[in-house]
Amino acid sequence: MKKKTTIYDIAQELGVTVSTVSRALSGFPAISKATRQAVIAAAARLNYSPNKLASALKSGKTFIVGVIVPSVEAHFFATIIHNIEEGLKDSGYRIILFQSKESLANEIRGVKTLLEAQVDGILASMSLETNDVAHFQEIVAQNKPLIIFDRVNQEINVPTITLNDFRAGYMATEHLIKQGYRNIAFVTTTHQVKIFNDRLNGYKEALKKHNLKVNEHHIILGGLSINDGRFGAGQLLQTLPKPDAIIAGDDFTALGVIKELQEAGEVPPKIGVIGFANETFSAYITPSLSTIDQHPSQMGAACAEMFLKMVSQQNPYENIGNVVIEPTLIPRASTTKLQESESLID
Amino acid sequence: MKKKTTIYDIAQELGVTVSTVSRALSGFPAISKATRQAVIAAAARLNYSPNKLASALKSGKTFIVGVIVPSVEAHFFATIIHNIEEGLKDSGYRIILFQSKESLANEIRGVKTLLEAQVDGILASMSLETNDVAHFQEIVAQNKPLIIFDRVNQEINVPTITLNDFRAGYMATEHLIKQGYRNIAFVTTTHQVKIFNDRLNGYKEALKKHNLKVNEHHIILGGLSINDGRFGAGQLLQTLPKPDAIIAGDDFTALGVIKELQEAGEVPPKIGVIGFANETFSAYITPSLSTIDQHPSQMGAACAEMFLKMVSQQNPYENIGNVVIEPTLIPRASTTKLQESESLID
DNA sequence: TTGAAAGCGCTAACAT
DNA sequence: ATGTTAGCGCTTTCAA
Repeated sequence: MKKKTTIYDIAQELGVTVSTVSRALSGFPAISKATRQAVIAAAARLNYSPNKLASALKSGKTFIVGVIVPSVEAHFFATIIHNIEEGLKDSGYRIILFQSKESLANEIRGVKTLLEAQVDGILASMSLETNDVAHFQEIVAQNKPLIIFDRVNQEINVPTITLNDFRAGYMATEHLIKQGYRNIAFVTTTHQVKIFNDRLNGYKEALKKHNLKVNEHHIILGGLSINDGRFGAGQLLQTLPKPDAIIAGDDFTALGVIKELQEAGEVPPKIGVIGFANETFSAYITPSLSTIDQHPSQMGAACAEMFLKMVSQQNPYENIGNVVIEPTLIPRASTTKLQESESLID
Repeated sequence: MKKKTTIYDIAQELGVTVSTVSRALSGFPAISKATRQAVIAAAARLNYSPNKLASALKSGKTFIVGVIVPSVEAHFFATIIHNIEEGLKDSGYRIILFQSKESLANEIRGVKTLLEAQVDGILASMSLETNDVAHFQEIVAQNKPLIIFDRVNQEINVPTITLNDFRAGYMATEHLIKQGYRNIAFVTTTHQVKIFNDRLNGYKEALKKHNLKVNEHHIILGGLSINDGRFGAGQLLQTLPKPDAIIAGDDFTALGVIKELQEAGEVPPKIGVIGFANETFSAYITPSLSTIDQHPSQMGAACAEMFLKMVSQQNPYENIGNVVIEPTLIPRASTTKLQESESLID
């Protein structure tokens, strides 16, 4: 029970050599049917389990791909991960997950650990702290596929899969304007990750397009969390002119915003609130939360597909473009002001 | 750039042998300070990154532990995982995550994959489908540490870390009774995992203790999800006598219950609702959700500690007991009926 | 303190 | 269709 069965044990059992066993087990064609079956039977009998480490050491392929995300807890990332797994499993690839917890140091440690584990490639979404990409360049230097999704950075020249975040910001803002809101604030994050800037730019553009002024006091730059939402909303309630709608950087932040507004007696949709990411709970809270769907399942599937394309080429980075996914608006009760606004206009 | 640096390259560079390099790098004591520093400098210069695969193949230790959970998305499991990571990282262990997605087939595949990857041990929480534990026995047969946490099964004889789920069920029920609720229903899952039975037994025991009858029609056995909650609450609203409080198997299910009640005009705490697990959103929905805290951080820390104890022994299963963690009640608005109930009594 | 050498379990030329 | 053999990169005895 202590010693594990190896292909040597099977070979000995059957009076053949290890190469025969290896071939039989790996589906090599030029093997007699009888031998193959005997090997498979013996393997089962001896309770053989292959040592992928040895196989990987020899072949140089582990069939493991590393995935680095800020946190697995967000529905958005959980869905992406699930779809990456689905997209890769038929090709025999497995995933090993690493959470950066929004810390650059963790992210660096993650890349190092994954490379030492000899993964065949890495799919990553950056932490909010990431302002330097040297650790990612190491993956490229080893000529292994690296794909950055969602949270990308302009400085790194690898294939990316992103949402059209400018459009997402524009869409959220325009939706609020169409609902009759005029003083629209934005609670988002200060960090350097491109997507947050893009959304902010989309927001500004939509305001301009509709002849509304951008008020810098209505842009709160902090973190993204329930507490950051509470804090941001608290600040905005003291700002003049008081906003009549708030865009939150994600649904968790939006949840905090709503809570703060409720405690202040400004229950949405009196002040409109919209988030990003369509978390599991968003449809079920009260009021139900309007949000921008970022289509994480599409994003995960695109990651898997691109990875498979890259490993199939001898130069992974040849002829690989970027993928941009279009966001969708999900309007719900937290921004449904139309009736009221119309009656006001009457 | 194509070929990776190995300890052979470093050895050649310095005119020493690979054994010296290996010793210098691994902190072997009997090495001259000068040699060690030269090796470390050369390693840095040549951009050396160790191949853990080779090291693991030789030493038989990968320093990777496999963690199998139903889903990473629940705050409960995410917190456990985080605390396992924290508890193990100083000892050099890394985690590889596997999600069963509540499917037995996935769980079996997970164990197989992890064992083939030669993990040093496995920490697992069972899927709702798991009614057979043969796949777990294989880990024990290899004399590798296996720890089952939270979702355990009576048939398997390995160390466990669990919540006192009987107490949790009892506590939730007694809280509702004390708030003045008398017809308390339970929306939970039909599956064979022990903890759900324990909670149900705690519920029944609390009812008996307070001279309330157990009404089998008030026990809805389905799945655990927002939709299962909606469905369960819908059924209960048509049951006579109509329940005045509902215990939900987890906070997601409770969210569905609340939504259904709201649409039926029975907004909690008019009908009281309590969940399990204290999800991130639970404090922030309206009404805020009463719940049972299962102390996942304690549970994760206990997992890590137990694993380290097991690997430190030549027989991992010697002198290892079980850990039981006590739940805590978190009362919130969804069950705060006291004032109303008192005024009724007046 | 350092070197020489065997081998972890498997794969893949190269033979036959 | 099967056998022989040389490693993959590292650790670790044994020897010096």
